[in-house]
Amino acid sequence: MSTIVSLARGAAVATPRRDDAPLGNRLLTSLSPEDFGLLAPHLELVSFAVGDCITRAGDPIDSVCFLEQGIAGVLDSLDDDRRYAVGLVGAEGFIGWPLVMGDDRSPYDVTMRAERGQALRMPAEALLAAVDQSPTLRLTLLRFAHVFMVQMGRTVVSSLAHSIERRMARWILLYHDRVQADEICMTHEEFRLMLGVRRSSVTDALHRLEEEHAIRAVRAKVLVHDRTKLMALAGDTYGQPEQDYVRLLQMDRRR
Amino acid sequence: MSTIVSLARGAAVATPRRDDAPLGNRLLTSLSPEDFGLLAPHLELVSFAVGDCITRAGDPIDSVCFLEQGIAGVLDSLDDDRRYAVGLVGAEGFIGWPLVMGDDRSPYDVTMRAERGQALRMPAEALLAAVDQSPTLRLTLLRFAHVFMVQMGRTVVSSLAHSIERRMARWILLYHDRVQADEICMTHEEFRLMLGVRRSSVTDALHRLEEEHAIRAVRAKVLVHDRTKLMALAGDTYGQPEQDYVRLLQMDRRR
DNA sequence: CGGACTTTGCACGGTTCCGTACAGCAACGT
DNA sequence: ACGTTGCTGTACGGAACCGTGCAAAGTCCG
Repeated sequence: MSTIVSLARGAAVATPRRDDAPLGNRLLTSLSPEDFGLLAPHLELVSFAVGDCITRAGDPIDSVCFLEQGIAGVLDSLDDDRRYAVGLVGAEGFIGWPLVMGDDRSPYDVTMRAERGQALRMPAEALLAAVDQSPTLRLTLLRFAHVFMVQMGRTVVSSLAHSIERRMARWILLYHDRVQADEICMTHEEFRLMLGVRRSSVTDALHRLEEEHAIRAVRAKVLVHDRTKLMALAGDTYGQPEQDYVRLLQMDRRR
Repeated sequence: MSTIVSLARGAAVATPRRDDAPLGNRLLTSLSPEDFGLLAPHLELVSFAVGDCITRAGDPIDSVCFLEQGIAGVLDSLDDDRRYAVGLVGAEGFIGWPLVMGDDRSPYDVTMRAERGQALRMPAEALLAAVDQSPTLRLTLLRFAHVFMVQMGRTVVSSLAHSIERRMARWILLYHDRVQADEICMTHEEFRLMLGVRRSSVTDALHRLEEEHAIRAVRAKVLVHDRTKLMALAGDTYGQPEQDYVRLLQMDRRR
């Protein structure tokens, strides 16, 4: 943390990646040594603070980020100030997938939603070159994009069919999956943005989840207490993309 | 319609495509002669009736469909009976994009939403083989998938931020873009499914749109009257994916 | 023409969620 | 200690929307 200073707009100062550093990103660890070798020379470690912008909607994508720590919120915005979360990405994926799908611009704002966010970053051209060289690398990256797309679909269904309480249960699960501990650092205000509701609705919904002993809410934090109960509440808007991820990327689930 | 009989479950009887037949699918027409040549030998003409299932959620994708006429609704379903529309695909795209993204199963139900639907169908293996041979073909198909993903993102935002009336304006526009006439054949019940609301809410919203002279609603039909007014209502949940489509697939908009 | 069926219009009370406002409480710097 | 700031709890009336049920109108078919 001494030499890695994070700046505004997510233009974090980067350090070269040390070859012996352990990998936290599950896409990278799932790659064959050959495929990883295509990427490794270009990877550099960057760090982000809460709220840092990783990509901005409409901007050209000049680099991609494989998250190692932290969670990125993928936000779509209306012309007014309001922004809504359409998905979450953590160490199970990467940021910049439109590149692999033939677009050089990001349709979304992507911002860091956790403290001490870290990612391995590489230039867009290097990624495209690597993808052109290795069909298996391309496949892995595309599969992640596909799973993310499925997640977005469930977000649509969830927001159409479910109450705030149920939708909140789902987001907590999505968050929980991507975080190391049972402790989720998020204020009601941040929940409000994700769910697209009023702040006090968040308060109420959290209380109801607390009454059912699914979580424990303390200041600026949510402690996950009963994952099973959360899953029951979220219903089948949670689970499908997660199963697809395991099936397509041949990995074990973290928990 | 004499020899092409549509069956239940979308297993329409197919006829070989005649080489001199004009193409209606905008993805196919945008392909280079070489790329189209990779697909042409495998294309066969199939037709669908309203409600025919083109792909079913969870099933293996054994063929892809380039729509020539009609509109397909992409539906995500909860375990109960309720299904919600996450997007629409017409002659500007194709059905079966998860294949190109490395999944051989469809996460969605896709059903024909217009009468006299027609598509050029080809086997999944043939498509995958063609895509492996031609990077430009792959790029075109991926770009469509990407634009569809952007459309889904806007669906999330629209359902979070907008009233039924505004969301309806958006769906009418999406439908209108993909249909040849200003006449949209759809009952309130079908709207209900797309929007995830109660049937009489559809009635009310249509009345409001009618009062503003944006549309004219008659039995089982909506006549688009003032597209500009619809776009004003839909706000910026309409337009972005459409612009992206033009930008990425280098085509003129139909209207 | 008459009956069956589909589609649409409308009304009722009830619930969820909104916008807004304000007060209590925790964290923090000085 | 004190004020400042950020986070949370709570309350109020109002709007949007729901589930339901039923009647009217259009369409189809014999």
